Amino acid sequence: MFAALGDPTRLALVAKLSRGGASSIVQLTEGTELSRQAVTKHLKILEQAGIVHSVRSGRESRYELDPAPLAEVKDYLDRVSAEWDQALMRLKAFVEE
Amino acid sequence: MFAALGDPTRLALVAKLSRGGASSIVQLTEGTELSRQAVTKHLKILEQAGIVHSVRSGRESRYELDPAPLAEVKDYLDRVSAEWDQALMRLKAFVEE
DNA sequence: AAAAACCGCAACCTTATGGTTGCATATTAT
DNA sequence: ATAATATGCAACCATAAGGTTGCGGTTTTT
Repeated sequence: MFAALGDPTRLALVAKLSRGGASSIVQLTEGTELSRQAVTKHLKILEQAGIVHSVRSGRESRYELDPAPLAEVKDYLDRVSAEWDQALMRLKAFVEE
Repeated sequence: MFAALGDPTRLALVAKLSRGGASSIVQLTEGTELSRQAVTKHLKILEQAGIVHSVRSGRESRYELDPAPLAEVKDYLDRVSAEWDQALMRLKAFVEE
């Protein structure tokens, strides 16, 4: 998940999809400096990570966002920062003891 | 940010720091299959991303978590999913029109 | 004073990653 | 029917990423 979003191009693709809704590969390639195939590869990676899925519609395949995994990431970060707070509390208690 | 957390080793380091609190490099290396230098490299990357910072204490340097950037990531994901919801709404309105 | 523990630096190696190019295939428009 | 559009597949390339090893320096410990 983090790895999938770790690439700037892929993060930009997610941002573009979040704004523009479902889009074809050529549409997603417009604006970037990359070739169509490069974008395709990134889309495959995002798809494998479950962040995005494609629907074939005639000669074009449209990709659209799948926001559920993003929520999972948020939950994970919530747990991590909660644990960190607890660790700080324990440290505080230990020092004051 | 995402790139920094995209590596499984680094994600594990963050998790360990969130539970155990500040730790030295050797402590963070224990449990992993990696060399001390490998862990050091990962810590440098996390430090550059602002996720972690080090404090030298005698002969050891202790690393501790910096949860603020994690909150930023959560905010970013919030914005992305909000935009996606709006895109869906617009699509719905367009179809029903 | 020696020995041990903890760390930093630098060179080096291997492989995944991001990217391009060329060609083939399936739809849509003229 | 033909041309144009949109994509898929595969080979190939360059570089960055992850990792190890060796060595030297500084605190602690004994």
